[in-house]
Amino acid sequence: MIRRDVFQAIADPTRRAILALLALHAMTPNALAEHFDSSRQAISKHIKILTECQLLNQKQTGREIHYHFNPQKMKEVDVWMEQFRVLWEKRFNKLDEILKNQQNKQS
Amino acid sequence: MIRRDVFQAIADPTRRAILALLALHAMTPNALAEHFDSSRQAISKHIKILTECQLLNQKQTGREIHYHFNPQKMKEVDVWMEQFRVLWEKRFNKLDEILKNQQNKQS
DNA sequence: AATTTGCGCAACTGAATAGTTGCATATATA
DNA sequence: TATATATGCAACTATTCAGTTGCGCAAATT
Repeated sequence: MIRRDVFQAIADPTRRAILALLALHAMTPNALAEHFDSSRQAISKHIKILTECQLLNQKQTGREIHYHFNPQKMKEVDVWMEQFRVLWEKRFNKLDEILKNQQNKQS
Repeated sequence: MIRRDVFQAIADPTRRAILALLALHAMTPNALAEHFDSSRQAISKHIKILTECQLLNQKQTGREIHYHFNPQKMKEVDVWMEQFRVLWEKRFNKLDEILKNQQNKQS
């Protein structure tokens, strides 16, 4: 439990599923666990990891804790992706050109 | 060595650095290893993982193997992020509205 | 007041991971 | 042909990770 960054957090498929659920609306650990086969404690561990890297915020009401998704933190991944986005856009344009040239040949 | 998906691949900081370098131009394992403190074999292991999940393609010329970055595979991460993008855009718009309202009050 | 419910923490286990070292193979170079 | 270079593969190690089980505590319910 030393590495604690967003990329490490979203590497696990269960955690990605948790994030997708919480992006729709905040939930308690128990409510979340009902969506999965693993135990409540396993889900709670994932929640802990997601909270420690600030992908989740908690809001306590009584004995229930509602976990909220924090979009700003997820944006860090998006920012990192920026350097690659230009590449697949470039490739798409290249494909686009090829298709246009083929159309020109046919017509 | 069972899990082999893009999210798992980009979880490691060294592999992210490798991807960033190869996005600029293709390189051989030796050339890549010169950019890092770890051994050539360690880098080769990362390359293997990245290749197995198709983030890299290899092109052999003689005894050298040049590894190329595959943007299309990285796009999978971008597609997954799409479901969250709307959330931070929404938050930004909300902030935008607040700022506009404050301006209206001042004028 | 006694019990149930929601939750986190600690200890443990088996599997996966990143790294090292040593070795084998094929291509260049002397 | 002998040597140097580029690379991948296998074995081993220490660390990390996901999951389980058991426990304790505080808030709700009876």
